[in-house]
Amino acid sequence: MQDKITKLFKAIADPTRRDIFHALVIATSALSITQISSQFDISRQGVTKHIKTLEEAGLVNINTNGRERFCYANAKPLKEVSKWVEFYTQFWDNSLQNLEDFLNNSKDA
Amino acid sequence: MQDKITKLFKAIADPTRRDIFHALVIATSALSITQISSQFDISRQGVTKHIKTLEEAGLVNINTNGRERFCYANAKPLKEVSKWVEFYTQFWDNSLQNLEDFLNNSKDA
DNA sequence: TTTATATGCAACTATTTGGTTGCTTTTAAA
DNA sequence: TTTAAAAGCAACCAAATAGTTGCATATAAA
Repeated sequence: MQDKITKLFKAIADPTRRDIFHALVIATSALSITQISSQFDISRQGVTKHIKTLEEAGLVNINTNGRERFCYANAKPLKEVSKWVEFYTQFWDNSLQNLEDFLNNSKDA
Repeated sequence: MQDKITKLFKAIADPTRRDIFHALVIATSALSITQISSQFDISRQGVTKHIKTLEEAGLVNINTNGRERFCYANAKPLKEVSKWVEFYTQFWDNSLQNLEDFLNNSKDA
């Protein structure tokens, strides 16, 4: 399909998926698919699909117990996102902003 | 369409767009659409579309000069991504991992 | 002023995405 | 052992996405 980091970025790009992930993170125990579904307006199958995407991104792990599948969040892969962003933090306030200023000034001149 | 943060996440979810953004960040000057296109295998129109997405996410600003549109990166909006990730860093090594261990242990018992 | 360059706009296409419903299978509970 | 619950699988659908091509327009250069 696509590389790991893109899977990860795509997983967190969907707002519903971010909400599901968040619900799992703050949950005091692992939640079954049905339990997760009860918290959202979409169907159980819809949740299943999102869970699969999150699982493939490494953000959710599943522990099967009988007929139930207990899902719990794993935030570790977000380190990759953090690392990606970190590279660009050095550009938050410096040269590129200066370039912007430079161009704006040359317009006025 | 969708909320600001989702636009931002979606903007960086596409690998080509991340590449374009990166190229703009490390460029020593603003680049025209044509200049950007020359660095990528997709058509100029394809680049234009990506630039528009990046612009709407606030990651690219454009300075029009005559018939040319000079694009430059603005990394600042990534602060929002950083903030989003930061909340979950507290879960990188603690309780959720413990839950995983707990469940694995109860399987063995 | 003619010509060439930079870009925009619009239509089209294939694939992916986010969602649905229906049915089956597995497992637990009456 | 019958019944109910949890989930998977598959097909389907509409909308969004990532890309294309063709043509028009604006601007700079000969």
